Amino acid sequence: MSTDTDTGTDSGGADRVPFEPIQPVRAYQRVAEQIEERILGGELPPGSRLPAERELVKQFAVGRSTIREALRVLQSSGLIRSRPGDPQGAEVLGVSPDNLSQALARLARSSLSGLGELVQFRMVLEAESYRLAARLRSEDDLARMTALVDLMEEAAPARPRAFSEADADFHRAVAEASGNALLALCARAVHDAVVGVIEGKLTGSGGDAGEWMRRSVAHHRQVLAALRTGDAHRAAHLGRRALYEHYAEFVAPEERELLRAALDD
Amino acid sequence: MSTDTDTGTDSGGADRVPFEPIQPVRAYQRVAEQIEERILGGELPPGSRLPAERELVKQFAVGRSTIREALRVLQSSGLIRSRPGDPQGAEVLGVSPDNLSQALARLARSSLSGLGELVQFRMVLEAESYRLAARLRSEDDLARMTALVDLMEEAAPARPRAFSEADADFHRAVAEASGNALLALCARAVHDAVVGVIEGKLTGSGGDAGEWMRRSVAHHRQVLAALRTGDAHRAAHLGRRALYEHYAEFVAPEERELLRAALDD
DNA sequence: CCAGGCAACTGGTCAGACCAGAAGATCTTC
DNA sequence: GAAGATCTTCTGGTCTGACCAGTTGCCTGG
Repeated sequence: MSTDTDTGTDSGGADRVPFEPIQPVRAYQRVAEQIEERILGGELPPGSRLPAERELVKQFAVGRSTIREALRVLQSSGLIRSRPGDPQGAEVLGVSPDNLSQALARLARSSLSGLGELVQFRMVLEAESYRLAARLRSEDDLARMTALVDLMEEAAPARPRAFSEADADFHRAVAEASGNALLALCARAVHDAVVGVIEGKLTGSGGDAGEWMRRSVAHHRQVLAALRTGDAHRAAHLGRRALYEHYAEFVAPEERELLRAALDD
Repeated sequence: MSTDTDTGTDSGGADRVPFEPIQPVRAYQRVAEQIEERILGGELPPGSRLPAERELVKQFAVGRSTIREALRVLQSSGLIRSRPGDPQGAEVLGVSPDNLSQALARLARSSLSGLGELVQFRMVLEAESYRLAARLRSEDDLARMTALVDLMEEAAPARPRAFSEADADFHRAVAEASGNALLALCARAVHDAVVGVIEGKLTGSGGDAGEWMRRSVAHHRQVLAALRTGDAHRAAHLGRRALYEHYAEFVAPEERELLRAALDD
C-alpha cells in the first residue's frame, strides 16, 4: 500500500531535497494563476467583472484559445461565471463551496467509497456539528432553530417540499451555530451525496411518509432540547442514532459494522 | 441568511415543483460530462488512455477548441492528465483527493474560513478517525503502525524529510484502519490545507525541531497504545489534544474558543 | 547489432472567421 | 412625448486551419 511518494527511505541517505525536475508551465495555466491570484487576493472582489476575452488577449499577449482555456479552468473551480453576450465580461464569483461539494460528490460516486462509508462519514460530521453547536449556540440560534422545527411540523404531511426545505434550513442553522462553515459545507455535501445514492436505489420500498415526518419532527425537537441545555454529548448521540436508524436498512450488511462502530462514543 | 434557494415558502402555496428555467448547455460541458461519466462509471479506469484530441473531434463531432476546453475542465478536476507529445492521448487518473484539498485550500485562503476553523475541522476528523480505528483496527494495521512509529524514531532529528514521510504514512495507516476512505481523504486534504496556511505565516518562530520530533514520537506511541487496547475514547482525546497544543499558538485569539469547544467530549 | 536520423504522430498555441445572444442606441409609430 | 420595434455593436461560444515543439518508433547506415 501507499506506493505513491515513496521517497521516504531515500537510497542516498543524505536527507537533502533533490533538484526538482523542471516541468513546462502551460500558458493557460499561468494566465489562470494570475487571475486566480487577483481574485483570492481581494482585488477583483465578488461581483466585479473581468475584462472581455479579446481585451485579455491583448493584456496577456496570448491567443484567445489560451485565454478561454484559462477562463474555463477558473469557471470549473467556481471562481468566475461567464454568460454569452454579456457586454460586461465574465463575473467574479469569489470562492464558493460548490466546488468542494462537487469534489466530494465525485469521491462518493466513484465506487471508491460505498454507501456505508458515506453514511458513516455523515454520522461523524453531523454528530460533531451538533456537539459544537451545543457548546457555542447563541439564544438567537436557538430561536431560529425552534422556528424552523415549528415550520416543519406545520408542513408535516401535506407539503413535503416545504418540509424538506425547513429540514435543510434547520441543519444549516445548526451548522451555523457550530461556528464552523467548513464543517457545515462538508456535512451538506455528504448529505447531498447520500441522498443522491439513496435515490439511485429504488426508494419506493414502503415507508409511510407521514409517519416518517412525524418521527423526524420528534427527533428534531429532542436535538433542539439538547442544544438548549448545552448537552453536547446527548446532541451528538441523537444525531448519530437518527442517521443510523434511518439509513441502516439501505447499507449492505457487510458495511453495517462501519455504522455500528461510529454509533456510540 | 440563507438567501439561496429561497423557494421554501412558495407564494403559490401549492406544493408543486415549478418548471425549471431552461438554460443553454454549452457543447464543451456536454463533452466533459460524457467523459466524466465514463470515468466515474468505471469504464475508462485509472491508467487507461483517452483517444487523441483529433480523434475525439471526430467522435463528438465538435471542433477541437471545444474538445480542448472540455479536457481542460476534466484536467482541472484532476480526472485526467495530458502531456504534450504523448502519442497515447490523455491519461485517466481517476478520482483523487487533490481536487478536494485544492478546494479546501482556496476556502481557507479566502477569509471565508480562517485557520481556526481549519484546525477545528482537522481536530474533528482526526479524532473520529482515531476513534474508529481503535474499534476496527486489525492486528495487521497495528503492526504496520508500530513499524512506522519506529521509523519516525529512527529518523528522529537528523532526517526531517524521512520523519514527516513516516508521519504522513502513519496517519494514512490509521485512516486505512478506520475503514473509511472518505474520512481519510478529507483528513488528508484538511491536513494539507493547514500546512499550506501555516507555511504562509512566518514559520520561523523559534521551536526546537529535534525536541518537537521527540514529543511527536511520544504522542504517536500513546495513540498507538490506545489503538492497541481499543480505547476509542482515549485515542480520540489524544488526537484532539495534540492538534490543539500544536496549532493553538497560530490561531487568532478570537478563534481559540472554537478550538477549545472542539477539545473535550 | 546498434546509433542516428527521419517520419508520424501528439498536445499547445495562434489567428481569423462566423454565429447567437444581450444591451444600448436609434428610429418609428401612435 | 412616450412606447415599442429595429439596428448596431458589443459579448462569449464554436469552428477551421495552421504552426510549433515535443515524443515515439521505425528505419536506415554504419
